[in-house]
Amino acid sequence: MAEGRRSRAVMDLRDRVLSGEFPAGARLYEVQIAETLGISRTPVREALGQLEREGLLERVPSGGFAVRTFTFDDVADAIELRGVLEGTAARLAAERGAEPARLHRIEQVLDGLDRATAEESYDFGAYEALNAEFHALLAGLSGSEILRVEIERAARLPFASPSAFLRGQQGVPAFHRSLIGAQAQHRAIVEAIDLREGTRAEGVAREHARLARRNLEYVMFEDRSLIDRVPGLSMVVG
Amino acid sequence: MAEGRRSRAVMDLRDRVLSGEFPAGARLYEVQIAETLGISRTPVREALGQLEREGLLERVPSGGFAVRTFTFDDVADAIELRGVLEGTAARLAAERGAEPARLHRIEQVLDGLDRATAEESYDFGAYEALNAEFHALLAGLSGSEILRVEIERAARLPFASPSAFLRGQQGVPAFHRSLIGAQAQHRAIVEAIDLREGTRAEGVAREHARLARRNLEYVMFEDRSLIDRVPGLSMVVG
DNA sequence: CAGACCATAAATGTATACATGAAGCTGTCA
DNA sequence: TGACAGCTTCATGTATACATTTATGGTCTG
Repeated sequence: MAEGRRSRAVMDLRDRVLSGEFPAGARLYEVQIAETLGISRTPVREALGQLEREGLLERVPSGGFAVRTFTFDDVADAIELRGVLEGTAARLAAERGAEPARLHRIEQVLDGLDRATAEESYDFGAYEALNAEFHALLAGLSGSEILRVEIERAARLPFASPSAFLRGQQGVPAFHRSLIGAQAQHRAIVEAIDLREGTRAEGVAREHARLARRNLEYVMFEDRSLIDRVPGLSMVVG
Repeated sequence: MAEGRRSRAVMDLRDRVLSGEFPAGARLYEVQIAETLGISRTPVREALGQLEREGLLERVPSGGFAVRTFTFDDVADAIELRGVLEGTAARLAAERGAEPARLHRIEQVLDGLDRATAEESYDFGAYEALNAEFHALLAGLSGSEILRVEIERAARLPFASPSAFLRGQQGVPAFHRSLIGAQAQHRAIVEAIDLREGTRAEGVAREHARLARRNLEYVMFEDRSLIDRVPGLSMVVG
């Protein structure tokens, strides 16, 4: 039994909250959850605290936990925040210099992304995985563990993560074209870091996050049927 | 019945960790703490989890919690991070426009800071309180709750907070002069926001945080006797 | 009929008992 | 003497029992 009941409760509850099984603002009852999972209240309580830390739940003043609710503006700000943090990672990597090994790895990922987006061999699944890896590598490129963890934190709000809207947009016509643009930004960020152009790296990384905001607007205002495909958007009211 | 045993345990443990009573890296034993506080392990456990969220403790892989350790670079990066976030708050306030009531309040605080730093009526205690209020107001000036909370989080690492090094430097000769410079930056930030000069506001706010970095360097490398006066510096190794 | 108060039920907060697993020690054997 | 096995100890993980608080619903009163 590798992981303990606590971790399993965390994973289970996280999935259920993100899937929308618990509506936004709904209170979570320890006893009910404990019975469902067949464990005692103690690890459930710990799991609820963990999910609060992740930003998915909030403490109710009178006691207990409830599913957190977000407005459209909250989501937009969370995306902006990620852009600012990734921009800082890019700038610091440029200013301080990134380790060659790390730069080499992220350039390999760039090549992989090129192949995944090429017309003749378009592979959405590969793109999704490589995109996540690119952003993870970028977060650590400056060597600052403090910053890396903070970016990870900011991207843990599911709708703020770099991969949040990929799945939702998979079928949209203009989507493949937007991937080409995104990939151009990826390359520009790494090139700027390589050339020690900190301001450029920061600016492009910020702008890159704006793609997510545009996708958010599309999903929320143009084609709401896609909402269910973006994890965590069930927590957005309005 | 004020706050429940959990909150009291949090406050007590936070103080003791920051005071250096538990050395960096030291493990915290639930039973021992519970006995000291005269409560059971359950609220102690919750308190430890809370302090992990605040970044003061970390989970030990084999189980339990230990006092987190930071390097000098970690502290410098945490300060840089706060500067980036406060810079973003200033920029967004400028770009989006700040509520007049909020702007008015922060300008009143600016006037108070002027009085507190004036030669004839220098009042360190007042400066400390007003400085904290200035930074709290700045964090909320853009109206983004997401950002405000994130700044609060970043400033919860005690050595990264805007007031961290004030007390430590209280007796240093050049200190009063540096306060004058800091106050000039405060005014420049608010002026830039008022004039909707987002880039300027962001830049000055970032530079403002660099004062903390300079103070950190002074305390760590010039006069280490001051270390004990800055809360949380006991967690820094080296 | 509105409002306040009490009773009751249910959920969380806290304490304690039990289970599990990790770390250290001791004794023995190579 | 060194190393390893097994045991012992102790700390945490988990379960359960108890206490306290909160929400609710119904009734009584003005």
